[in-house]
Amino acid sequence: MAVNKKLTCARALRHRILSLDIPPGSDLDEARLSEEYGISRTPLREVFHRLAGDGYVRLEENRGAKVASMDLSVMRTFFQTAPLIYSSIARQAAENRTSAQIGALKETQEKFAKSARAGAVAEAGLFNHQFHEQIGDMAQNVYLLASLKRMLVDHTRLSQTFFDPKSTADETRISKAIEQHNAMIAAIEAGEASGAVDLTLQHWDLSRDQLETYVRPDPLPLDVISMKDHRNAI
Amino acid sequence: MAVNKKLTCARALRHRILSLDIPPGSDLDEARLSEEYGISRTPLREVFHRLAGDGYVRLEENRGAKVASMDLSVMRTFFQTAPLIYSSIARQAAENRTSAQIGALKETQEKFAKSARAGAVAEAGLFNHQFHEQIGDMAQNVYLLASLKRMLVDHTRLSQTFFDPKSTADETRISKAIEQHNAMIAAIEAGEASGAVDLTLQHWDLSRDQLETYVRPDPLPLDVISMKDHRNAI
DNA sequence: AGTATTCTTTTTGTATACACAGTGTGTGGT
DNA sequence: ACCACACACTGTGTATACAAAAAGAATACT
Repeated sequence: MAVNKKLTCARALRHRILSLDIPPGSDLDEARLSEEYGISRTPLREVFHRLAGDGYVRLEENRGAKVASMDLSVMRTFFQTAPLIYSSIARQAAENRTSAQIGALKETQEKFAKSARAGAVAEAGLFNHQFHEQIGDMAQNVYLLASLKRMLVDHTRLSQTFFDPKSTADETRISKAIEQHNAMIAAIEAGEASGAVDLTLQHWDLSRDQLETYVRPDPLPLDVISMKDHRNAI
Repeated sequence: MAVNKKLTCARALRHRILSLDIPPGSDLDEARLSEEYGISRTPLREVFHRLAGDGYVRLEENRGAKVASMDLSVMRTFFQTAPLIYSSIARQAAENRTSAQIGALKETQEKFAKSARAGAVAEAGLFNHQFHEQIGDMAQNVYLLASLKRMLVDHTRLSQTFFDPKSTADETRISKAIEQHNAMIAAIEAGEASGAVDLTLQHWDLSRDQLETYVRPDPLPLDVISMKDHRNAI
């Protein structure tokens, strides 16, 4: 197929950024990437601008494109804002969805569940991203969609560890996430706005708990540390 | 000064779009504009992409950039979403503002009040836009800011008639808007989040009422129409 | 030795030429 | 007269060459 190489490149970069293959803050070399994706620098730069518009990268004058960083203040804002945007989107999705969109959403959910159960971390993350972006499209709200897309970029990157089952607790959480997705589909399909909102908030709580335990893990056993040097224990 | 012509061009286009000098839906000719602003097509196209990211224009494959249209479904969404975004922004602005930002905001308000009272419609609209964008910056919330900026683009375009005093009622409304701005500044400066939210909602109500009377004006006198042809009266 | 300055290298920004797609018009056929 | 096809035209998309700016390296100077 006479594929649009620019779109291919844009999608590839989005995936690499979302899966942390290109880590936050690293800068994107025009020359290297243009060669890698077989396009010239001019269209590649347009891709950068597009990605910048969606919050994937940041453009700096005379020093190219850098992958959007995730500093502490932004994370704070993220946790503050997520429930508001996610629930607003869910409500409007339930009100405005079309049956075609529901069908597409179910397909994505299939793929997500499969990847997540198989432990394909990066893939599951991307399908999860797609799932929530599709709900965003259903809401038919260009204003909120702009916020949502930006949130999802950061959310997906933050929760890269989410779908990596290291314990039975993790496995339970993954199953729960899959169930919640299914329940959300049902609520949206039925047009039950308040139900969709409730489920979305539950889904958010699950994700937030997981992120919190990741950011603030169980402390090391104190006795081990005190054996060496008590003053460094804290 | 060795000005950045690209930024000049971007700002000029933004202003022309906001003031309806370039009406919604019209397409932007690369060749003409590149000549007009003395830059080559390549950087101009980057400007287009930037503007597209902010919701000013829409890019279509193989047919260039068009000024974002304002169809009925988007307007509906606009009225639904505005209070949510505006009040959320106001709250966070009151919580996170810096004194430097307050200073800048007061300056903008000065200019706005002056233009509005002088009946400089387009100019007042732009300063009003800048005023609300500055409040958006204060909120320090990249996610909501994306929504806000898009809303303001449409809001400014919708309310082009707002600052055009045709009656004493219009003049009263303009004075009221100026007062509300001042009250908002005070609330934000004092860090009174709930006060800022209340004032913002009042400000929104004022604007919404104005937009409504513009969209749905007083009907023509029935007797005049009935004199000619009653069947065309409705 | 350390620092400042200049030259070199690398990378980004801009202009331009060319290729391609979309649109409209004209001509030939029926 | 009407339709279809082809050709020309207009405007967008891409590649490449060149210019400018930033980063890095080397040298001279204190």
